[in-house]
Amino acid sequence: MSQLTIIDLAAKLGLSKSTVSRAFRNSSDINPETKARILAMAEELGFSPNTHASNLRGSKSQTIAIIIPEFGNKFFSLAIKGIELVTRSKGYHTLIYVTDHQVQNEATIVRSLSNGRVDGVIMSASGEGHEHNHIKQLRSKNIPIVFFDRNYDDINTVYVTGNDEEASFKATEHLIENGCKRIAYLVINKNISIGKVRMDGYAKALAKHGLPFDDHLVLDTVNEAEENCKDIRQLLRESRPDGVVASVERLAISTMRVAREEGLKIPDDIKLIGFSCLDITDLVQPSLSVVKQPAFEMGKIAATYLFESLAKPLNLKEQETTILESTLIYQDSSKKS
Amino acid sequence: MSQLTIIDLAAKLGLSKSTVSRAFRNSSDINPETKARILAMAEELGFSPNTHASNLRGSKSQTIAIIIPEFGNKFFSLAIKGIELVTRSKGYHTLIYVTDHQVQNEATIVRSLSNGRVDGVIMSASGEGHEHNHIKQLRSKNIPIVFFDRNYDDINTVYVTGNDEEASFKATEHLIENGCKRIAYLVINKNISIGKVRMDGYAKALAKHGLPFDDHLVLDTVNEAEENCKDIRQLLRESRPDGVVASVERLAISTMRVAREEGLKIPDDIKLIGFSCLDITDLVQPSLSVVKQPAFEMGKIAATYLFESLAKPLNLKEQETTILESTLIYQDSSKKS
DNA sequence: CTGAAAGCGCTAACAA
DNA sequence: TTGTTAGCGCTTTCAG
Repeated sequence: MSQLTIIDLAAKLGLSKSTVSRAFRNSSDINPETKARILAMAEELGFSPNTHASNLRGSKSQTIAIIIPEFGNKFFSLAIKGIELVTRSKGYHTLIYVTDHQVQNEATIVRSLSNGRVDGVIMSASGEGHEHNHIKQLRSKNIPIVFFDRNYDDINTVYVTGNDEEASFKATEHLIENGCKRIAYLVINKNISIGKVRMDGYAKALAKHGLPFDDHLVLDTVNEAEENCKDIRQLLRESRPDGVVASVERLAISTMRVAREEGLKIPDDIKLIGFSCLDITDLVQPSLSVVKQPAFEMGKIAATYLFESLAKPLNLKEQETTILESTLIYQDSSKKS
Repeated sequence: MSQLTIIDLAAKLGLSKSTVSRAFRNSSDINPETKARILAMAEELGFSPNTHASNLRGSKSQTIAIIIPEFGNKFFSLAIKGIELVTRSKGYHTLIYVTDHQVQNEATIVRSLSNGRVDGVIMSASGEGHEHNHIKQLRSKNIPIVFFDRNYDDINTVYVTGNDEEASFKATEHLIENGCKRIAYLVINKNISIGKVRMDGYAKALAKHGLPFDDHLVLDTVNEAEENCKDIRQLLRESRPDGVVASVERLAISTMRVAREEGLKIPDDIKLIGFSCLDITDLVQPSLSVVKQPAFEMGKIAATYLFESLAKPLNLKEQETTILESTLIYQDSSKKS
């Protein structure tokens, strides 16, 4: 008796399967006593209605998907945590997918979702590119999508993100105010969403303070520690920046390591500030100045949007961006000596 | 035309739905040309077969679930990353659930999976207790379960974990060798799985070196930073340990913070070693000695086990424990002064 | 309030 | 190689 069905239950109770079915939908006309009897029996036998059958019948899945480029940093952990919290509180299920920053993977994943598997998608985009057919197809199936942190700017989306340009501007300005003249900007991909926006903030701060924007001080590197350390080392040696704005956590960490190896003292020889959601920036040496995004909040809000649009189909094709304030935490790594 | 079906496709192509269906199963007898024609049309229309219908028909879901107690530390992030990698490579989907360390939540979640939603489960147990009916019920449905890191020791399970007792023994011994006489053990719950095992290692090291096991030096605290800092502060003040073994990452971090606040120098006044998968222990001040579990590997191996048992139903009710070596990294926080 | 029956979209015998 | 057909387990009109 591996798989019970409502028919088995009905038989045991001398009822019809429709009555049993009703007991599991909160709704409908059913005698409370009958319902109680059914649920008691179900409990005893450890029965619950087959998901696929109800999903097929009702054409909904009670499931959403999260698609993210990577799993490596605290930001995404916190965002997922926020999303999962909301999803679970709604009685929904959460699928998780990692693209490893490959748009190709993203497309494959998205395509595997368009056949009823999920009711909605929350994602952080994995590339630039202009081949967003997979997104469009999802939409054509009326599956709502909410983006967070990284989006495709050639597509109108509901998008929840940080005030990245402003935060980046302030971070850069902070370095300038602390005496930096040659500030480097480190990024994984300066053409995508956040990489670009954060660079804009950086550039504007330079401009405001009459500092030149120097291409040699912009390092567009890869998302892999060993490789980006090599790039950073080269940057430090050849371009001799006296300040660094790291657009993602990993690059801030790598910069600390490389500076140490190169015998450069932070903040005396070079000052550092980076985007990061790490909660132990006060314990590193020197304590690290950061732009801290409200990652957990961001996840919760993105999920809340999605559920709103699931409840009463909004027009999720409209561009609608929600911007959350990041916190700037200035610590020793960027202090004037 | 929101939802296409194989019947629509069949009609457009002048074929029958079974032929179309065959085109989507890798198998079966079908003319390659016909297949190509079908797939081309499907591609064009963005069609793929309805998941619920095939799952219902085939009574399998191509989906597994991960259930973990929390999302807060690097260990679980890495483990999930490992699991997701394997799952995706198998073309499976990954559901993720967080229990917040509540067995009650775990039971609810597990129960929601027993109706076909998943083909298998990978979990890290959320409690002690002896009410594991939810686990038994899952088994009675022939859904294989693999545990990692934390299991229920009154239930026979396939279990992938670190060599925690040995690692904890070594970590404790290391503190002793560096001169500690009053070593505290910090734990979230000394009665569960890893909390217990790691304490055993601690106790054995004390015994081997003729140090007394003192209850006042064992701090059983909670999984919340503010609260456990309070407890640690009290411990440091009242019991005056000269060494600390932290059984989880969060407690090691909290200890660093509290020691700093209390004006205690690490390692001069108090030495510290903790279980942690953080990759920046070399950057904190002082650099933190850690027991580093192979979390990513653990996730991959747990997933691999699950897929093996999915492929050819093993007897997953047998106790079978796989133990992975942790790495002990001795840094400044535990150095002899 | 409960039962009968149709059918959600697909797969897999079996038949052609 | 392709088509026909009978369900997978459930929900939901529609009758009673």
